[in-house]
Amino acid sequence: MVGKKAFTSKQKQLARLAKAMGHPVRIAIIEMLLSQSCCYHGDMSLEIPVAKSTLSQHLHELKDAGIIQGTITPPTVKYCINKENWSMAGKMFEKFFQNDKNHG
Amino acid sequence: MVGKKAFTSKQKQLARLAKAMGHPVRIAIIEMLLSQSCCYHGDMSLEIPVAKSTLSQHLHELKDAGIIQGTITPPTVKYCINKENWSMAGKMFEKFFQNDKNHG
DNA sequence: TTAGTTGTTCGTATATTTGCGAACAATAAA
DNA sequence: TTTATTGTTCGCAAATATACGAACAACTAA
Repeated sequence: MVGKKAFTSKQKQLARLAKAMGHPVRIAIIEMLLSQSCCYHGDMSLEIPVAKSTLSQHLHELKDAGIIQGTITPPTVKYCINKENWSMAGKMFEKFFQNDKNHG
Repeated sequence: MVGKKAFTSKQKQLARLAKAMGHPVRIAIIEMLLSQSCCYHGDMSLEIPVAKSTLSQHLHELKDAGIIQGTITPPTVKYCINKENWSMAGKMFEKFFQNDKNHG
C-alpha cells in the first residue's frame, strides 16, 4: 500500500467527460446540438427513442458534466453546446490520443 | 412512437469507447501504456490505488472495448495499446469534436 | 379560472458497475 | 512434490446508472 498515487485532476476530468459521452443517447444529443446549433427537448424527443423523462435525465447529466447548457424560453427549454467547455474537452481528448505531453 | 431512429453503429461505437475511458483507473492504465509502450499488471498495480482483482477487471474492460491487448509471458501478462484500434478511436473522437461530416 | 403545452422531478424497478478478499490456475523454482 | 509468483475468476456487497410512467411546475391561451 505504499507508492500508490491518487488520480490527478486531469485524469478525473477526462474520465468524467468520457463517462458523460458513454451512452448512445448522449452521443445522439450532442450530435444534434452540434449540427443544429440549438435544439429543444421536444425536437430531440421526436428523434431519440427514449421516454421524455429519460431524455431529461440524460440532458441533466450532460449539463452536469458541463457539456451543454439549457435556457428556459417558455414554454420550451433551449439546449446548446457549452462551446467553451466543448473546446476544452476536445483539446483534452486530442492530447490524450496523441499522448502529447510537451505542448500543453 | 413514430419517427424515432435507432442509434447508428457509429454512435454506439463511440459511446462504447467513451464508456471504456469513463473511469480514472482506466484513464491511468491507458496513460501508462501509452507512455511506456508496454506494461505489466504488477507494475500498474504498484501505481494505481485499487486491489489487483479490481485492476484486472478494468484491464478486462479495456480489452473488451478493443483498446488494449494482453500477451501472456509467464509468469506475467504484458499489456499494450491496440495501436490500430487506438488510432481509429482517436479519429472518431476527432471527428466528433470537430463535427466534421465532410471529410470522413 | 380552466385547459393545454412543455419539460422536470418523483417514485420505483431493474441492470450494470465498482470494489474487495478468497480461491483458483498457470508457470517456474527449489 | 512443494513453494513461490503472477494474474484471473468467483462470490458477494454496495453504489450508480438506466428507464418508465405518474405527478408536478411553469407558463400561455381561452
